[in-house]
Amino acid sequence: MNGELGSATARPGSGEFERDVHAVARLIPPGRVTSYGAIARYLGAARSSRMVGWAMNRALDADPIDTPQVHPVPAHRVVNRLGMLSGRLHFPTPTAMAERLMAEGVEVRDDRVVDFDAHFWDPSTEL
DNA sequence: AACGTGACCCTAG
DNA sequence: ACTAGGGCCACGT
Repeated sequence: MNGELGSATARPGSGEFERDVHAVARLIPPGRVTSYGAIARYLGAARSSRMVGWAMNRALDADPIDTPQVHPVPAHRVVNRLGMLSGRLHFPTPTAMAERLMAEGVEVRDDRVVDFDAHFWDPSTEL
């Protein structure tokens, strides 16, 4: 048995960057949205926007059991720089992302945030 | 262990 | 205006 406490969970994906991404994502106010690039820039890794996407993916995959209530990572509030819901297919259903946004008052049409600029929340500016 | 693939973004032709 | 390619780095095969 891997008597080791934490080391057993020496999980490869929980790097600092990923945690920081989750932390920032949690700060996105309901009804607002931001982009992968904006988060990456805020964290000083402007060219790692792709990794932000992976971090979001991970957030959804995370075991609800492994992490009791430490989950409020609003992945639905992160879209690409054009306001398109490029990650929708990773949600339980293809429409879940749009539905969650709509529930917060963010209008979505054709998998795209309507009036993106008005809803855009830039951590570098707002934080 | 190298290779391809991604919830991206920017620059250049 | 449109297409192509580079950079980034974690993951699955």
